[in-house]
Amino acid sequence: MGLLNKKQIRTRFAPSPTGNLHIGSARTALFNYLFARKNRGEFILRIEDTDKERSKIEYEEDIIDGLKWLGLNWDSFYRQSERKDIYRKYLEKLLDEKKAYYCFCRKEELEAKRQEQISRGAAPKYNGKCASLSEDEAEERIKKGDEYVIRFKIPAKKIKFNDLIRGAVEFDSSLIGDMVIAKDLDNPLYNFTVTIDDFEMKITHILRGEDLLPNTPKQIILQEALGFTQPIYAHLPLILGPDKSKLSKRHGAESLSEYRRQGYLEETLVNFLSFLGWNPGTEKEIFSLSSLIKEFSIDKVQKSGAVFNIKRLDYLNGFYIRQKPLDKLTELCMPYLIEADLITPVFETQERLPNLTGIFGKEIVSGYNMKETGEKIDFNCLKRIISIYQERIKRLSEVPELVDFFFKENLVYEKKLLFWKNTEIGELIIILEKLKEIVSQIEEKDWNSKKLEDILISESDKISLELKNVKDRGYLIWPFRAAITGKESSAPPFVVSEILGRKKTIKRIENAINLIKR
RNA sequence: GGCCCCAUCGUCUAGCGGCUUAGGACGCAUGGUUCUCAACCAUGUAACACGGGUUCGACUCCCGUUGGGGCCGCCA
Repeated sequence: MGLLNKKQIRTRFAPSPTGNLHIGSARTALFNYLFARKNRGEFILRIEDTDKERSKIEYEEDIIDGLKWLGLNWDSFYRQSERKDIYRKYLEKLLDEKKAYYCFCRKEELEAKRQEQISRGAAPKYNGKCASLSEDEAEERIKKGDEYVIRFKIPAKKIKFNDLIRGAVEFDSSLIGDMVIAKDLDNPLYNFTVTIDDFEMKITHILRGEDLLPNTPKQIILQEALGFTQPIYAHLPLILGPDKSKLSKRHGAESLSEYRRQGYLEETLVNFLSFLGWNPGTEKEIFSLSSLIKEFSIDKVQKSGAVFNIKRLDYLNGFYIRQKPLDKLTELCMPYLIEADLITPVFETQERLPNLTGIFGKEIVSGYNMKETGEKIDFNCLKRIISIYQERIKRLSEVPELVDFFFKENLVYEKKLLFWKNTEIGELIIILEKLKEIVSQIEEKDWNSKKLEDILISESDKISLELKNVKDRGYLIWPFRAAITGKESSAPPFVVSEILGRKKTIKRIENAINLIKR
């Protein structure tokens, strides 16, 4: 069709590295990525680090890590701090053309004036005092060492543009005062650099948060003054906290890396974020990044803000955890078990010949030890543990508290945990002694969950009938599970016991008996 | 306060004038399964902010009211 004569679509994600990658920014990045990929266009990452005081390299790293983690690969990368010559060129042009001027007004005075205007109910606006300064005067004052900024003259007019999401939007520029576009020739400011870069980088579509809507007329006026073409705008609805205000720190976790640390999977975040303000218009709700590229459409984007619903995030994460191949899931859980001091990795240094990269040896994890007991535990065993908890995990960070009993020597729990319903203390002792006897009769070679289940289920019926004259497996199975896990809830005891092994199972039953008798 | 944006179940949303007793998902509740928790299955709960128009007919179009939000930096 018109594919050949159509302009190459190009989007950008332009974060400022003044904080970790915000969850809302991550969604903006995702939408820009999806829109570009859907249209076979390019996706650009541009770090807006013009604010030297607030920009930090670790924030830039966090942003980059986050995007990579989500799988949002960019085609080109820019850093505004490395493009000062370009901005300077345009700044001089505006100054030469008298579209911008030096302003020597004092910051404090301006601030006082602004406050006064706001309290009076007027639009806070610079009065253009320095616009009338002659070139000579300005030069003189600069030479004298007076502090200054560079302001852009805002012509009074109606600014109209068509937002892809919101439709026709109109602003009255006479309400905007002449804006500061640079602190000096080498320190340009946001609205200016954005305008220059979006033009220089041939950005065709600007997808950004709705909070930036009021900046759009300023950038359009700048474009007009510089003779730039106007990109197409699409202002995304905001992500809201439970109180419906813009999502921020006080609502809890706000950065992508925090969610990552808590053990949310990248698939979860991609799927979840894509549905905040967008939906495919069908009843399908599970989407991978690649299926989103196929389905994404900007006209399905919502106008109103979307509340960040953590319950739904948990649900999706549980879903994706259940989908994860066991090997991969187990690997993902290891850092959490290590951090919880349940296991320690055993390193093995692989000796290698010096190579061009200068790496002489590489440490690889060859296995794990249980921290408390010092016993070795192999990856397969860890896999089995994770496998029985796979359908119970909502967040990877909760894995340690779920499985810690596998790694401990002695379990600490309250006596009363062992009692099922109306079991009397004397009965419990009989039950536990019986349990020990039954379990001890199973030989090492027959030790598996199937065998344990068969025997214990049939015995449990007998015991409850004898003791309580009812058929209730809980009288035997509950104390069994409690004794070996030390927890109110857990995976089924038979498979737990199989993994634990005969020796530890019997030991833990004995410990339970001792605890009761004490 | 000024400017701008928005408005369907608690939440994310479908709906683009009649097909709708307003659909799905999360949540919540109940039941099933079950020693427990989870998972799974079934059922239920719950919404078109309000008032005017336009129209034979409005959740859907227009206007207003109300409510919510965003922005008002020599930050981005």
